[in-house]
Amino acid sequence: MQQKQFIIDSNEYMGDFDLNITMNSGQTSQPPWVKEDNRYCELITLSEDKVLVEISQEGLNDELIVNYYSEENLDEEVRQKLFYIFDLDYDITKVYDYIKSEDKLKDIYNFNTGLRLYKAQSPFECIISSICSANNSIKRWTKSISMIRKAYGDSISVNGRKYYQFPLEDVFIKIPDTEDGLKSFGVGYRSTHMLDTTEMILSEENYYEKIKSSSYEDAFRKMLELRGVGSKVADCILLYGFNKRVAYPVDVWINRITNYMYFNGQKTGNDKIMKFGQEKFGEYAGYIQLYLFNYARLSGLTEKLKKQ
DNA sequence: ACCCAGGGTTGGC
DNA sequence: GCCAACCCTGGG
Repeated sequence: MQQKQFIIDSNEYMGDFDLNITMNSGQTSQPPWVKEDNRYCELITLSEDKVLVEISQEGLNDELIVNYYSEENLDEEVRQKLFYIFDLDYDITKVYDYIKSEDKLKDIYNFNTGLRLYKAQSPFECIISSICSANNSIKRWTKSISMIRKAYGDSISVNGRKYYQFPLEDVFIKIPDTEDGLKSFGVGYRSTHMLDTTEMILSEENYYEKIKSSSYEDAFRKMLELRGVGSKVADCILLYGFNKRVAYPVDVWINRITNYMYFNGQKTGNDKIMKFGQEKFGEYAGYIQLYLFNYARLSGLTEKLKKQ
């Protein structure tokens, strides 16, 4: 297998990008890529090939060094996929401008420099991952998804190391819903939701295409039909799996933070917070949600809100 | 050894 | 609409 390399320079995208911050920001579309030395490695599916891709970046806006292993030249396809996954084809300076114009958000940019959406390369993994993240801890969630990949996913060996993908629908559906089956990966009661949802997806023709071409509102309603998918998980899937930027996933933290900043701390239901975020922030809602959460973690606001 | 929370969802009232 | 129950691992 031949190793090929190309560079993505910061002048090829608008705004900032920091790979390390983005990869480790706890976005649950899929686990962070496997880290080896200073490189992040992941199997990527292109239209006709499965390719191991390794990327590294020294720091903010430094050049992105991309290695991949293939007999043919796939520079363009790999580049496009990476631009999609790390949202580099989006002009994020629009988000910066909005944040600067909004009094209450002025501070948050400094805590999020270079952070981008980390989108899922596969809608199916995103859906199952997101269901698995519900009422779970990031640590346990990461472990579960990685174990499922290793046990049931396709793999490729490069330089004596094996890399795994998340299993496809038809493989996943066959995992038994038992203690030594799906539950052995520590997903608990979520196993049934994950399998039921897979069955629903398989039973409908062109499921993903339909979601992709639907409006946000229609797609949201369809998400709620899936087992284990409530409004928070639905918005996560739409944002990270289907690139619908108006989604504003509301978990306990986004609820507390939004309350604190915009509702004077008075108790407000998740659905109301979600609608508020979408109407107030529009196309930027997904990013604001990501930035607010990260800001709260880094600034100490999380600790402050915990006590209330 | 016990207790508790974890980036929610579900089903019952 | 509100509220308990859901599973179970990691951390006090």
